[in-house]
Amino acid sequence: MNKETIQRGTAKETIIRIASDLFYRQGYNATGIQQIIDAAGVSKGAFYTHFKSKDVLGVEYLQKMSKDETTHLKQVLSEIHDPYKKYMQFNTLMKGWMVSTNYRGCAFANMTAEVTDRNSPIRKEAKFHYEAFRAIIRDLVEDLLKSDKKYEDFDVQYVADQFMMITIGALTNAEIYQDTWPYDHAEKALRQLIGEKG
Amino acid sequence: MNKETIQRGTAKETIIRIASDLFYRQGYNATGIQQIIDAAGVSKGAFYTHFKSKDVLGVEYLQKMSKDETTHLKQVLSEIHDPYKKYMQFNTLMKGWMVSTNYRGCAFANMTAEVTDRNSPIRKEAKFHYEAFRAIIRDLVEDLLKSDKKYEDFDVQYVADQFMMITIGALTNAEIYQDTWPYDHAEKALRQLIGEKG
DNA sequence: GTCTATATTTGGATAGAC
DNA sequence: GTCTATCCAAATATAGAC
Repeated sequence: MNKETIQRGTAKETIIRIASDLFYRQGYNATGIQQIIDAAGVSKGAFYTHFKSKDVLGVEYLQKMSKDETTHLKQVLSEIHDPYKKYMQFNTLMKGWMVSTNYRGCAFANMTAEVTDRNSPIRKEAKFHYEAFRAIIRDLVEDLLKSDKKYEDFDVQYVADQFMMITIGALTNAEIYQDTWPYDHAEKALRQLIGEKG
Repeated sequence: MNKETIQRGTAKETIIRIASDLFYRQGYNATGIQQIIDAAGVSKGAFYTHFKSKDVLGVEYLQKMSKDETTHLKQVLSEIHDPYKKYMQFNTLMKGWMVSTNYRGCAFANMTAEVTDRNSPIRKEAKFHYEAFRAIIRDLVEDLLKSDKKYEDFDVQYVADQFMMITIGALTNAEIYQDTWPYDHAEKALRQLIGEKG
């Protein structure tokens, strides 16, 4: 049983996994290469064999976070078959994620706050994730609106975008206030969005 | 006419003003003391006479941003006397701010993304600003809800908090997408929040 | 109060042996 | 591929002259 087996993956995967944790918890600019390689147990030389620069690792970090998040969301949502339950459950999932551990807000918004060059691949990756996130929400909204005639006057993309903005608003406020009340308010807003009284 | 007269303020004020611009545009961690003093035209020694550390400047940066923003908002809103117009105008102001210049999202959320120590005075200052921002919104919502009997069943703090979350959600999405559509969506959400159809 | 000069650590990145 | 040793620039902060 060699080192790679214990760590369940290649050195490159280990670096990405360790760095992702550090980037999310400490921030991108506040995390140095030295700390990453110390935590990952590899040398500086090995690091630069796999990553041409820190920026490249930054992009791969966001790719991993996006993949993990969308995979998890899709998997959990696929187990809920009632469209209304699915619609309402999404916010509960977000709240549950916050109270679990190490919550530090939206990794993609945080990176966008740190990387100011609007042409940076890092910012493109963040935007790309938001599109994926938006698509998941759109699907779930579409399922709900098609499920009952009472929703026939609702526009799918409009409701989906409102849903997304409510979600991001809750996420950001929860991080600032270090409190879950924004998610409780978001739940009410999501009900109101589909015609129920707040 | 000495240097201070030209710069309209003391050296300390100049540093805060210059640093505020750099912190907001480039981010806090990405902006070094050297760049700040070069741009402000002062020496390193002078800098550390006025600020014990970079952290202290970071706090004063947020204090200035908060003061400027709340002062500006209160002043503009005080010129609108119709409660409904005031309610709707707020989002227009936010959108106008974005399209003006150098928009980089919420300075306080950005700092919170960079400074991860939850006990840091910087994070406390960000939270403090959100409370001030929330209070401004609460006042404006209260004025509206008291202005007409049709709002008598609405709860002021609830509507105000929803308003705030919508605003922050729009702000964050606008920065990620580099687009104003979130503000247009926010306007509809704000109408829906007070019982109008989206 | 402001300046120059400097201390010290850390940043990202590379060279060359194994 | 991985390692050690090293480069160089930039980070925050201080000392001491004027």
